[in-house]
Amino acid sequence: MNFELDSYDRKIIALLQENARLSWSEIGRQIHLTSPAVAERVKRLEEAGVIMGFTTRINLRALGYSFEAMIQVTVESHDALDRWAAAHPEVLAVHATTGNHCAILRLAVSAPEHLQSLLKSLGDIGKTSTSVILSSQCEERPRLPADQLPRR
Amino acid sequence: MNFELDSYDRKIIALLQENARLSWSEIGRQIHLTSPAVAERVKRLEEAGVIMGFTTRINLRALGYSFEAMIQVTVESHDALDRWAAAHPEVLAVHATTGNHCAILRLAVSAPEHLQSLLKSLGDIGKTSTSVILSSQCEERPRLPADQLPRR
DNA sequence: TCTGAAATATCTCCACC
DNA sequence: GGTGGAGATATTTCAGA
Repeated sequence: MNFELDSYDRKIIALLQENARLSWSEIGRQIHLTSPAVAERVKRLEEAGVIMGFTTRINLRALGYSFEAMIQVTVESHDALDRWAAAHPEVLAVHATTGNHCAILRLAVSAPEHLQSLLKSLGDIGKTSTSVILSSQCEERPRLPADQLPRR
Repeated sequence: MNFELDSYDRKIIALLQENARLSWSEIGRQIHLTSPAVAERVKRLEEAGVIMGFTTRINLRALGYSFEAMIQVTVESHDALDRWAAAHPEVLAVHATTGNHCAILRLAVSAPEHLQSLLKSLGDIGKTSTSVILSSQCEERPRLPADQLPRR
């Protein structure tokens, strides 16, 4: 990633992380640029792969899920795990990792029985170790550039 | 969460998850509603807490981070952990969980030395067990309503 | 790369159903 | 809850610097 972000880019990114639906002209007003300038910068950031997309955060409970779980998995075949994950929309993320296990899955379930049936089917692929998520924080926090981290 | 989503709501949510910047009129064209109708539904979904916000997915590498790690933490004081997380923008998420550990942290680091210094400071609060994330999948996948999951 | 201006599209009310 | 229309905003495009 050899794309140098200037301070305008960083401000645009910060604003768009907070609200992806801000108009270019509103952003321009806040950072003192005209809307065509903002639009072109955003387009460049998208083309450079810095901005990967604009999404909507949805309340999983509103979709009928009641809680989330983290599952550490040890598998023989990563392909089998990938296929399992692709086939299950409950899977929110699959992280291949170093460590005793092979991967960490985060998934959303509608009920304990739902989790049980997922674990049963996942058990055919590998060994699992499950933690229920009680609460989550920081997920909505804007991502700072690494060179802008506060001094400690 | 006692909010019944009808099929229009679900289509709007699906479209907005893919691209949060679609215009109301473009959404209306695709689902056969007028733009004021779409705008009012989105407003209701936001007020009901179904739509929690519109965000931008940013490439962490473009911000100067080179990899992510998952850290299982066992702490005496959850408050101390929360303060630590709040003070460190590298923390992408804190999940309080059931299990042998107390919480699982996901964080972004710029270099191995960066991870090392974070672990050192986190070590003052509790015990840690760290896995480096090699690759991640499914994070960009749209969230389906639980009652719409494919039959298996 | 930005600005300014013109053409096009969208949003926001609001009356009505 | 929806539509359709009117006025205000926003986006897009492009010439010029």
